[in-house]
Amino acid sequence: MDKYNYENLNEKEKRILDVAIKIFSEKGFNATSTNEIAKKAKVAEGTIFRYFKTKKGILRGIMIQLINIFSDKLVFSSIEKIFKNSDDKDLRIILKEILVDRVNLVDKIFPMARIVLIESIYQEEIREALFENIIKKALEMYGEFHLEMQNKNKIRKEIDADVALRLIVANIMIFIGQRKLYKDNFNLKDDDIEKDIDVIIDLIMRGISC
Amino acid sequence: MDKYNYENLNEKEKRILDVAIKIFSEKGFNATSTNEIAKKAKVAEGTIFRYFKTKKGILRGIMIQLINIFSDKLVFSSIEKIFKNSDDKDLRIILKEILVDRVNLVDKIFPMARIVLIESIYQEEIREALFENIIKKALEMYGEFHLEMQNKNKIRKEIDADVALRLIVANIMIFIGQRKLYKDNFNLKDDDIEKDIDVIIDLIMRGISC
DNA sequence: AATAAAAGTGAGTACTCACTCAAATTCATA
DNA sequence: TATGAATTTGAGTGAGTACTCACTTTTATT
Repeated sequence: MDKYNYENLNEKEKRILDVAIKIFSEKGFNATSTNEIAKKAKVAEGTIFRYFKTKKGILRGIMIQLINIFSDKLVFSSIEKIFKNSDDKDLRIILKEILVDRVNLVDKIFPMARIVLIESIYQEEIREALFENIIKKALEMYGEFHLEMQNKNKIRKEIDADVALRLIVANIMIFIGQRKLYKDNFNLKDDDIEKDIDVIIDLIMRGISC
Repeated sequence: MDKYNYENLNEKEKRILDVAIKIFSEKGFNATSTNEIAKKAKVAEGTIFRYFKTKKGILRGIMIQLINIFSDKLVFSSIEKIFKNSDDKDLRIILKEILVDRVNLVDKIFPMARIVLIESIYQEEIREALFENIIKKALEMYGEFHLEMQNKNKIRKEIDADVALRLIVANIMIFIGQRKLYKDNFNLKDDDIEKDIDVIIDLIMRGISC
């Protein structure tokens, strides 16, 4: 498994992946040619197929990176830390920490996430991997926290964990999507983000808290 | 403008559009060949290019149909009716009517909406059309209702219309997306829909109502 | 029935695509 | 430094692409 870690990839493999992530997310998987990836990554087209047997193999490589990010240090552990230290914090503050953390993160991994989300619509293999390795884990992890919060009478007993998580995820996703795609139309400014997050938290909180 | 109405299209044009909607939504725009569309629609490939000058023209045709649906009778007018008759109804009931209406509708137009949403990510032209003709109109229409409801002290004064609409749309979208893509994983049954909608309404209501 | 216009066809065109492979280059080891 | 192995290269390949156009068929008009 370790060899799938970004750090353990060699120079050219990294470059191919990075360039592929950029172009796939900008133009879409099918609209991107391996020739373009090769040129932008400054490798021969053959080199791509040495490392990733097929074009779909590049997509698989991106998926693996995304799963690694979500599995490892960056995501779940930071959230776990927030959860674990949450004994006496207000639920509102915990949520804010997670959201700020999550927004920064998703913003960083937005290109990868976009590719995987869209291709998961068309490709069973990607959809399956997304569900098994990211959604399922998120549900398990959040489930624990949810239960804990319910026992502390901070979240309503009648709200299911998956419903609550869906509410949170939906809000984060549309929030980010709106900022990425319709920044100009809604004339959103970057320094409104904090305020915007507060509004989202407020809506979520009213929805799920006691 | 009338000639863009689905009813006014001729037999073959309809068939091409219908088939294109089906295949585009299943495999994606770029993964679909005009040859396949021609075969499934039982027309010659040349016929496609007679009606839609380019492949992108087919996409444009789909966009126009979607805009028509959203502009005309089916969508806004049904919602308008709900709004107009809403004088003494509970906000909760109004929302439910809209959501049931909306879910049925989105379910019906899901393939078109999926194509347009995804291509709007990559193509400025589609994104612009989506914003100008659907999002903007939805905002205007909802804005009126929102204000009315605020004046009747049914929606909190500090909630902006676009934030509320975003909350509603996000919830509908993830709700439908989940059912379409992860039906089996979450073992969701069709007869749970009503109950599920009630939960969503409850969350939204707690978020925005006084 | 004759004629013209409109609609429809599908083989052909120029081009792009993912992928291959023989040869060139780089690297490791003695 | 010589030798063999591993890596990298990019021209080449065949399948497939969006789109065209000379032609045929259908429809409307007289």
